Amino acid sequence: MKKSKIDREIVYSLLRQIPRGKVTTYKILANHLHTKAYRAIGQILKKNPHAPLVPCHRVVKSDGSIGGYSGEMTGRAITKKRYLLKAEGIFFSGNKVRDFKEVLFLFSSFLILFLG
DNA sequence: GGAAATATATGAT
DNA sequence: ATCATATATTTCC
Repeated sequence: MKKSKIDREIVYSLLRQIPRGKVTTYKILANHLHTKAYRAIGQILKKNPHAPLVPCHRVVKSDGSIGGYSGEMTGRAITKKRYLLKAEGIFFSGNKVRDFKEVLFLFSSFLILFLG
């Protein structure tokens, strides 16, 4: 196995900080990791070593559309993702999050320094 | 170690 | 809004 270039721990740590009812995006995560590997974030989540400790369902695309879940871009997994978010008070109008910017969680600089 | 695959982003049309 | 291209990283073999 080749060496990991992204600090997965940080990804998971960041995700754990997201409170209920908030979401983040692959882009934001990648940015905080100082990388442009947006897609890689998804693959890391797909693997999801730390199971439900990390709320992977709170990660959506940068344009507010839902993205994927459990290795699927469409299908029952996505339905479940929408359901989970709905349970947290995040609703979807069409394929995009309603009030996207409002429910977007901003990571604090302190947190970033602490993790980095 | 190399090739294929990807839960994306961005720019052009 | 839609299509094509770019890019970095992961995972599988």
